[in-house]
Amino acid sequence: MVQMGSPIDLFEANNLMSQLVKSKNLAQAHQLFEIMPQRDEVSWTTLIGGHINGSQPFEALALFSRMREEGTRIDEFVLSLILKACGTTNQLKQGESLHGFSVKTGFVNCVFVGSAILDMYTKTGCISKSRDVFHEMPQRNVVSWTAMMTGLVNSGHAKEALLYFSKMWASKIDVDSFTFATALKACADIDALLIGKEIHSQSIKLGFDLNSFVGNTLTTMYNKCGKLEYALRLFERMPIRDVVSWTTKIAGFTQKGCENEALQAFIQMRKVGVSPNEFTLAAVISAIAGLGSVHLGMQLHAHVMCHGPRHPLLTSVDGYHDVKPA
DNA sequence: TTAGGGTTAG
Repeated sequence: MVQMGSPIDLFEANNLMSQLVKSKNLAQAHQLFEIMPQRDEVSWTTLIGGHINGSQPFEALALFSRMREEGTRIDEFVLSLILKACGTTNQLKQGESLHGFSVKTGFVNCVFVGSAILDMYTKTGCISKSRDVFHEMPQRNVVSWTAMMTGLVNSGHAKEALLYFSKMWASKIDVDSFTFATALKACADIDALLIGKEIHSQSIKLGFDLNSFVGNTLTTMYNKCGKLEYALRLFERMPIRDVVSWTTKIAGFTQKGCENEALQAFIQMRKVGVSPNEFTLAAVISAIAGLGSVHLGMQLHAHVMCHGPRHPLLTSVDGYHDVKPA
């Protein structure tokens, strides 16, 4: 359309850009954005959202300052997105300033913006501010509740998170797989086996136990509560076993001192074609350390050097590249 | 045509 010089309607161009973002064609979406004869807040929001979902929060923040320089209207859509970017990049100052803007403009009362503000505070380590925002929200939904619970769990307040879960349950809010995964992580953190079992049976009733996030957190919970056999049974029944499921199984064995079983699970995982990540390798290295086998350790070391993953945890160790495994 | 929350290691 551009090459042929046909005039592009703003709505059409936004629509096209949205399709490009959805099909992960971020570069083309950006190109289109730059040559659009006119842009509105939807154009900016679409591109900013594409960068955030494509793990480029700093680019999203840069676009947002351009958006402000051009005097484009800031609405609740772009506010939610930028608050999220502030959280993931730990920009508390900008997050606070956007919170102030939301109060002044009244967008703070929008449940999307309110949830995004409380999430921004939990990610920047201000849990008490999250609590304040949560309690001042005129309306809350499953996302607000879950974001609050997640913040509490991640700041070491698992017990309080479970309190919120029971309040949420009592207020008849529709819980979902996100809520269950968070509540189960809270149980795992404080060895709350009985509550965990209760939440497990509720998740079965609602069908969320088949969700891989819930299933993986359930096995972690049983492992941490010392119920390795439950975790193993659950693993067998999982419809999809991803890298997290396998890593949880390997770590479960390692933590119980069953290093050989851990290594067998790792071999099995490789056989069925699941690629390990840095978490898996850390768990396997721990198993090998437990066995005290220099030979196996060197084998794994070589494997990591040849196949990666090239993660800071594995590559930033001093002298790492000087070590020559057999 | 645009927006929010979740899992695994040490």
